[in-house]
Amino acid sequence: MDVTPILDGLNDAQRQAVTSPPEPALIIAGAGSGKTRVLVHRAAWLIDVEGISPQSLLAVTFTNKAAAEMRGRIESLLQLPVKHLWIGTFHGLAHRMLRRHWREAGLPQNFQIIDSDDQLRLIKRLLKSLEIDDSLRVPKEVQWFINAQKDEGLRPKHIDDDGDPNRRQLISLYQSYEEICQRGGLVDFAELLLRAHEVLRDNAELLQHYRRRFQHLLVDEFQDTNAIQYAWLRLLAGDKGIPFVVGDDDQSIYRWRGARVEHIHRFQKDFPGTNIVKLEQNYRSTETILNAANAVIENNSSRMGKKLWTDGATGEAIKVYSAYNERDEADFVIGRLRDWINQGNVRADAAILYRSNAQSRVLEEGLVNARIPYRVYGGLRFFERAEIKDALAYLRLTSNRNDDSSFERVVNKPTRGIGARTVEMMRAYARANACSMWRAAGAIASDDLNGRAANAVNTFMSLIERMARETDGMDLHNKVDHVIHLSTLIEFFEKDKGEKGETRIENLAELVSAAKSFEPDPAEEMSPLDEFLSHAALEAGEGQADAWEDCVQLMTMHSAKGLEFPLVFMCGMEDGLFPHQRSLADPQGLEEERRLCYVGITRAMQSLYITHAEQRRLHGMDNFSQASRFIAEIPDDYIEEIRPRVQVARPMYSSRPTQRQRSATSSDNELGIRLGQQVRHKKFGDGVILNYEGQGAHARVEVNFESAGTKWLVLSYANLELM
DNA sequence: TACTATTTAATTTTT
DNA sequence: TTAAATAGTA
Repeated sequence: MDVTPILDGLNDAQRQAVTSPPEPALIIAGAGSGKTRVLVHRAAWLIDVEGISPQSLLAVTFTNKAAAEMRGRIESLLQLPVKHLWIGTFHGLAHRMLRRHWREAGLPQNFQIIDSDDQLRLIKRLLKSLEIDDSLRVPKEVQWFINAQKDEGLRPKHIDDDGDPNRRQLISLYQSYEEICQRGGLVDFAELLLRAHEVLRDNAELLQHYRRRFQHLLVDEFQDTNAIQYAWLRLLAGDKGIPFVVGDDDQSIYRWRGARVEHIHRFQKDFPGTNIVKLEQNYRSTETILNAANAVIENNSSRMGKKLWTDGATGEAIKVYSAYNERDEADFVIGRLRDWINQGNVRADAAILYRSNAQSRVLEEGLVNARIPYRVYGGLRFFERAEIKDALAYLRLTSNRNDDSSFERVVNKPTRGIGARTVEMMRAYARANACSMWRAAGAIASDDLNGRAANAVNTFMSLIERMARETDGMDLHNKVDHVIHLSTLIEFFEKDKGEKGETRIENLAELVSAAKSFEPDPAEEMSPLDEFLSHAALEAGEGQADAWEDCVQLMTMHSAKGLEFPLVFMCGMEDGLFPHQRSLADPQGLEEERRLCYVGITRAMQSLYITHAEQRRLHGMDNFSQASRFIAEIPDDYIEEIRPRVQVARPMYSSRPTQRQRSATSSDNELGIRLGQQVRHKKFGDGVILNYEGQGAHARVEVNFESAGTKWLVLSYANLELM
């Protein structure tokens, strides 16, 4: 066997990983170290060299994009389509299993997947029906609680209320939520994983079957697995399965949604004799950038330990710019972008990264003024748009009348005289009789409702029946088209004034063409419609349409993970923003922020700009802030400070000390007075320093006191206590 | 039922 | 500041 094509061009560590013996393996793959490459080549190695059948491989990723990329790359490496190779996201694979074994899983054959938006609506309705006051925040808390429990693999009966009545209520809500979902044949994202785990755990034969089938389990982004995903993997692996997991503990940034880096350590215990390979050679960034990243991440404890290095050039210094405020920051970024573009570079090679989405606004304004095309990542995706979800809800009802989530969504959309009162009656009936809204609607219409309301309900029900009848046997796209027309959603949106309604109608047309180009998998045991609906939920589609245009990329540091750009700006690098205020409280939170910073830095290939503003308007208030502590963690050698602007008259002391000031002790900054510094005054109480002027004995500070308002005080008399 | 005023809160996001 | 959700009004 000629193994050249598989091993060619791999470095020693990569080769060691790819050719590792058929034993559990843990690959610690630093940013830009060829992680996907190793995974792809490992699969090819197993198939081509070890002679493993593609059927015996299971490859798991977190995103559809990663799954598609992996499949494509394996196929091009092996030069043949690998049909029976299971590659997919955790959710996609769990879904596949549940479709095949819906009976064992206790689900109706035509169960539907609900996304987080559907889930939240369902919970809101549940709270309303139980007359629990929802002060807006409660539904989200309930949703968070339910998902967190499911992520941990827990059912209501497994959870202890610790004698806490609040917790007891959450558990009982979880229970009720479960009942509603079960009744309607609805499965949320976390439920997919939980059920897939349970169906294997509780069915010895099934488990046997899959264990025998999947000898090798390849896992991408292993540091992002949550408890239930890890449990599923372990169950599937059993004693004989061979997991090959790739991850980077330093890039774990999703703890808040259940991911546990600890699984990396746990893996070595659960699979004794694990082969560990570290990929530390980086093919992306300059040495300077890597050194900076290494220096920052070194401040974290409990790491596996890893140091990125490169064969490549040292590269230019990291530029740090202290802006006066967020507009100045945007101006600076845009100025540099202009230079970059004028030098003949491609706009799409430049990315502006920030911690939170709200920061994009000022940057966007600047870009619009400068006429620089840009694209903002994130936001609503195609299948998440309201009009699309409305159309899908009609489709879902034709497939499954008991889908309460869809029922409530469209029962009065377009308006057909089924108001809140009528719906409320249905809810009450449904709850009392433990039945679906559909059944409740039928019962109420014939008994309790007055003529007009009953008529409206009957019209709606026969509309759905008519949709189901008339589209029976139609091609998927004709079905979608027909249902949209019968729903009169188009007429409904035509009434929307302006461009909004137009876009909605265009999107509905787009939905039909999405259905047209959708290719159902004949191997799946479900109707093309159900498959299309599942696809819509599992793969919400692209965020923005004009992705192909050459434009500057704007995104959060989170969404930048996995991407790389020759030119990167990290904006808003201020304490409180990044690391975020809400992460500062616990050390774990701070460490995760630091990992996020590490992710940000390692996105840059050639040039990295770090900017922060001394003053930033947040929530309509001007705030003073200090440079992010992460900037100080980068050794000065790698930094070039940029301060081109004329000295601003006041503030005389910037929040970010210059290089020289930083190396000296803070005592030469008088008492350590900084803008934004919290102080306490005997009489006026707590406050924040807004301004400062003068030297020595004449020095005065302007302090904004919480209760006493803003005052100028002479430092030498005020006796301020630093907080 | 639809529109308008008021209130409230404010990371990160994929499936 | 501003976006979203609710409460109040026509």
